[in-house]
Amino acid sequence: MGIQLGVLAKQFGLGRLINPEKLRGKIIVVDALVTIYQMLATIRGPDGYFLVDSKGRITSHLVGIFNRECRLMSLGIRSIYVFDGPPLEIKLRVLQRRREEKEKFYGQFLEAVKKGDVDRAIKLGKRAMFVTDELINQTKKLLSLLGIPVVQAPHDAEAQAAYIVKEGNAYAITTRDWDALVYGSPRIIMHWKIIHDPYLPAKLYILDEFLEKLRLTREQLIDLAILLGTDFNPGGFKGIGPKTAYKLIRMYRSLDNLLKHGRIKWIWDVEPDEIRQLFLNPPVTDKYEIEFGTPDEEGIIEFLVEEHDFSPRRVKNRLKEALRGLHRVGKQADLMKFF
DNA sequence: CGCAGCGA
DNA sequence: TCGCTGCGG
Repeated sequence: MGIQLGVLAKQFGLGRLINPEKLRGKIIVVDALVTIYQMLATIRGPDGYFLVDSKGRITSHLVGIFNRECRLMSLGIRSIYVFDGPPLEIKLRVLQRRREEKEKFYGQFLEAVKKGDVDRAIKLGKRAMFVTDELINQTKKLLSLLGIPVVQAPHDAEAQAAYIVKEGNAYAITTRDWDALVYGSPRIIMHWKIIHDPYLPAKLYILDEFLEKLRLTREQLIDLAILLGTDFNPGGFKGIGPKTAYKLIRMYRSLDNLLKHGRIKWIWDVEPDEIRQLFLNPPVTDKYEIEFGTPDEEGIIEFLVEEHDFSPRRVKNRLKEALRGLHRVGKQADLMKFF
């Protein structure tokens, strides 16, 4: 999570502004867990806690995903959600540390809510851990009612998502970090806000363009990422930021050469080549089905309105717009023609 | 996050 | 019609 390629992308003038209208008829892939986190981090009630239904069950993620997906459908854009599988052993240590940190923040977050310190609650809640099986299952249920395909990744969702784009089954990944590009997704879209905001425009980055402008091979991009630090070698190398890392890869051609010449020292248990392989050929599956459906209006009202206390007026309005957008763009066969 | 309701 | 703010559950 969070390979720091932003500085270089900016330096080389990469990324083109993209208007959401331009994505009409296209399919985008998202990392489901990241999306749930993002919604929980930003959608809060007046006390800084999440939105909840009358039984106290969290609904922020449902509100966020429902609004977003209805809006996307109204624009004629379809999504695929990819869920993480069990983490690779090599990633366990980072995840464990991240988990402990997030649990600490979660405790502090609940405390702040109780004390009525709203600002602090909102801040802490962005860093806390709260994705439970219940939240995941609720999300899957909503997605299936909306006719949005769900893909189960064998391990890393981002890697599976990149594979889906590579195979031509989607146009791009929408993401907040650069990992998908290193995983070989031909296109990624960043800073994605559906509402047109001239200050925060969506940017499309094309892998081939990235490699061409930086004059790197895919392998060298991966080596560059490893220099900057990945989930498999967190932190990267002390004193080596984006600019230095790039210079070093251009000069030495590969991570191996850098190590051979003693320019840097490898401090992790795992071998560099193992990490390289995980980005080059990550464990993914082609046993996934992408079938888009039409939102099940009755089922959604039952789920959101009756079970989770959504306003029927809002839900119906959203759905009407979504259905109108889908009608305009047609069925799946038509969607694929837009590539 | 995305929307609705409001005032300029 | 636009930009801002606060609400949604």
